[in-house]
Amino acid sequence: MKDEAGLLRSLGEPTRLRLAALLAAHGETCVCALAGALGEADFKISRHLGILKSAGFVECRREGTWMHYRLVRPQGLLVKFMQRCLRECLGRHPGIKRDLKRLSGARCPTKKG
Amino acid sequence: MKDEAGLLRSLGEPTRLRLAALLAAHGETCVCALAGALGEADFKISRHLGILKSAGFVECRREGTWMHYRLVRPQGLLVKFMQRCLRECLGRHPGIKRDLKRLSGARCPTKKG
DNA sequence: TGCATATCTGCGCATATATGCATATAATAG
DNA sequence: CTATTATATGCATATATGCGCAGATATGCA
Repeated sequence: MKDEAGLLRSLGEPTRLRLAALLAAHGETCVCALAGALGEADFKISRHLGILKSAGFVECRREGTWMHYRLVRPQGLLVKFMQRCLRECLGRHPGIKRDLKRLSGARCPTKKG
Repeated sequence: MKDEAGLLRSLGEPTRLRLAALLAAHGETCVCALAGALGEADFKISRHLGILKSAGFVECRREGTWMHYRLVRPQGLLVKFMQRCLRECLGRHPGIKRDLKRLSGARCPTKKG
């Protein structure tokens, strides 16, 4: 019960919910792109991603200097459910759509490709 | 975004998650029965139900001295989704099943019928 | 009116959480 | 090695949250 509540609590904060929804819609993304899309400081985004990671909702992969975050491959029913929720409920949200638009427009300053 | 996060945050606490899951599985229930099922003080249950109500997730109806709480008829996509989540993900949870068992065994002390 | 039951709320306290800043770590390029 | 970029973390502070207790409110009944 505590784990389940902890998972929901981790999503129960606007910045983290936006982040999770972006990852659900856009797939693996690096911190600086997420920070650009949300218009928030890098260290703030990094903190919140860390919290989502501790909750077991996202995982990360290093590629050079960049850290790429993505939703975990769901092992439990609740995680799977909430990932679907992000796509089906939050994907249409105006705020999320705006974030997504800024995300696709943004490029990591020094990244190649 | 703030409303959505607030809804998830309201469910992101063990006692409230248990309460919501009980209401999802058992339907309308009065405070004292819920308090009995969870083995917690009445005032604590009342507080948490109030928080779920402020979040727009439950509503209540007075019947004499008793206050009956139930899940709202979902108007938004997220609320509907989370109600389904309670039934499909939490309904099988051992802790919730235990609460449910105690709920069906409990009777409000002075209630008729 | 007076009392009992059910529920709610104000208060104080302890803990948790979010934030901004500065700084630390990690990786890469030169 | 040094500098630069990307990301993470320690710290201080402000705010929020959960808890227990006492007391308030609401309803019903004699």
